[in-house]
Amino acid sequence: MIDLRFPTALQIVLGIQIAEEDGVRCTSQKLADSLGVTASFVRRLLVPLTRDGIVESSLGKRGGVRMARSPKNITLRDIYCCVTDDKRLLTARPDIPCQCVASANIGEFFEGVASEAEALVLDMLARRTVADSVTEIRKLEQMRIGRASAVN
Amino acid sequence: MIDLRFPTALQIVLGIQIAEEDGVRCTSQKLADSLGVTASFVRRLLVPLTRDGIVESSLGKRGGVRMARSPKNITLRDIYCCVTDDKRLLTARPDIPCQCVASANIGEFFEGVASEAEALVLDMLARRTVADSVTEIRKLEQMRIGRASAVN
DNA sequence: ACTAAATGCAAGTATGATGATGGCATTAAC
DNA sequence: GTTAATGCCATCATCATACTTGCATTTAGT
Repeated sequence: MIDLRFPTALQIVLGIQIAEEDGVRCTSQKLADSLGVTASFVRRLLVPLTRDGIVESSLGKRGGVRMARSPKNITLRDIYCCVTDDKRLLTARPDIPCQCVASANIGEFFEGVASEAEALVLDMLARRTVADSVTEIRKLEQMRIGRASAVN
Repeated sequence: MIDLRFPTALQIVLGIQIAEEDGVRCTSQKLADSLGVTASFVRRLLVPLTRDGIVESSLGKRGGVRMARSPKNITLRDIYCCVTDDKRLLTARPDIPCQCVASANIGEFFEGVASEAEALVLDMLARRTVADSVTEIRKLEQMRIGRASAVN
């Protein structure tokens, strides 16, 4: 099964930030609707995001979810690492019997390759902030509106 | 569940190349032993590798598996793409209801991020050939032997 | 011919992380 | 007190991956 935690968390954070900019109160129910899932599911992903100081929430009526710090200071790497725990992008086979030159050293070799791959992706994600991402989303929205009105 | 096809196929190919260099006949059973699985499982991964002209095999007694072309002309990217089909490294959520600015454009936005990540990893894998990898494995083997004898 | 040793392949089982829901106690505004 | 929100736990669902069993086929050697 493919891991959807990162894209889901990303949409949640971007949704919160956009709501904030638009002066709209954001709840887990609204986020859930925009994802097509239940509010409970959203709250589950909100747990690590809150723990890492990315978002924060208030209880009770008129409660909801807000950004916990500036979107300029949150990168996609922060979000990725926050919700995927220690899951590696590439994983070596566990429990390889050390019987030959290949099997005895493949683990160490593969670890090097996997680390390099992961570092490349994480660095790329670290170069994109939530603020940048929202800007890009809004740009895409403008183009979408442009395309839609061109049809008429 | 984590995808082990790439590390498994990698060990298979490196094992075949090492056997070839050492002048030893290689069979799916030997590869299976070095992986701790059945020969049938190895053969299953051999199917795409054969299809892509990376390895080739001969039937019957004294049959076995060989490299189909020079290890200098096979990159880790070739192996990765061969065995992982069209699986993406990062995947967007499917079926997002387009209800707001975020949900309507997140798909396109995420696709850009995912493509960039995948391109980075594939380019890195393309820079490593099977020949290079075997050299590195043998270097690790020397270090391993060095460490082992230093203990005595 | 016969046997041994190999591949090719189809069918099926297992598993476990991920995906997702429901329910309920708690909190806070009005 | 009612309403509307979060926090969190227990649970179910599913599905891609992991792997085995089993057997037909092919080929080499005697």
